[in-house]
Amino acid sequence: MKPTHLHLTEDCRAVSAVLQRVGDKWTILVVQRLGGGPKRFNELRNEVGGISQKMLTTTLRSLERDGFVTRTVFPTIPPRVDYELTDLGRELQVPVNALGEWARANIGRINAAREKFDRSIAA
Amino acid sequence: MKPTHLHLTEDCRAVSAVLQRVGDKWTILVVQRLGGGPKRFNELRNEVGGISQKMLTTTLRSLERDGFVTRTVFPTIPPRVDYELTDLGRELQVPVNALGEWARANIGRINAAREKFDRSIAA
DNA sequence: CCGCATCCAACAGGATACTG
DNA sequence: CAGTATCCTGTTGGATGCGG
Repeated sequence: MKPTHLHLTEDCRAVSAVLQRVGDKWTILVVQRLGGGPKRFNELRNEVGGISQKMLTTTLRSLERDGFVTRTVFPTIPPRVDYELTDLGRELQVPVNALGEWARANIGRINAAREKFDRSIAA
Repeated sequence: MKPTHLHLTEDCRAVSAVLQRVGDKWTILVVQRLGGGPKRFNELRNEVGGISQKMLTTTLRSLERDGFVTRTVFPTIPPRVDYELTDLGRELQVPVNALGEWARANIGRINAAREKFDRSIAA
């Protein structure tokens, strides 16, 4: 048995899978907006901005399937649908926010590296 | 000025961008393998497993461009190229590993939610 | 050994039109 | 209002062959 602080390939695939899951174009933006409490479909649509109806539907369905959000339909006319983070969804925000914090703190270093790299390519 | 613990849309785009960056198919697997020290191209290729030559090249180039890895060419015959994490790359591992730890701990809950969702769809 | 170039299949995601 | 259905595009990524 290996020491438990070393998580090797078996686990690493799961990590990669989750990162790909939350790494798609809209997931994080939607989850972040839902952090402030339940929201309706078009409310999300407006707040996220730039997302198509199709992609918001798709993103929310995936989040629901993975147990990150709940979908509540109010059978009124016109219909009203609320989306809300589950416990699992709120717990996901913790490590995601940590990564976000790191991104905020280091985006300058990344951009500097890119510019340097691109300049050395042009030469 | 908003309180600093609330990072709103401006920042959230950057977060999303970084997540998409590390959320591609191979990046995390490659970075994880490089965590153990410098590695040669085919060494990485074998250890990661299942990655095509093209994608390993592409992934490594992107990592290099973003300042996460260095590329060192030894002008021998046959040629030898070492890839190694930079400080930035090693720092990136911290929040990524935290997310990985979360993924490991919660993959069961996610899978359970998926099965439940899929069963309720079939009905 | 390392990597580039090319071709190609699969998929993500946007635009638009229609429905309860 | 909250979707579904269809079409169309760009991108991702695998397979293969060549080159230094």
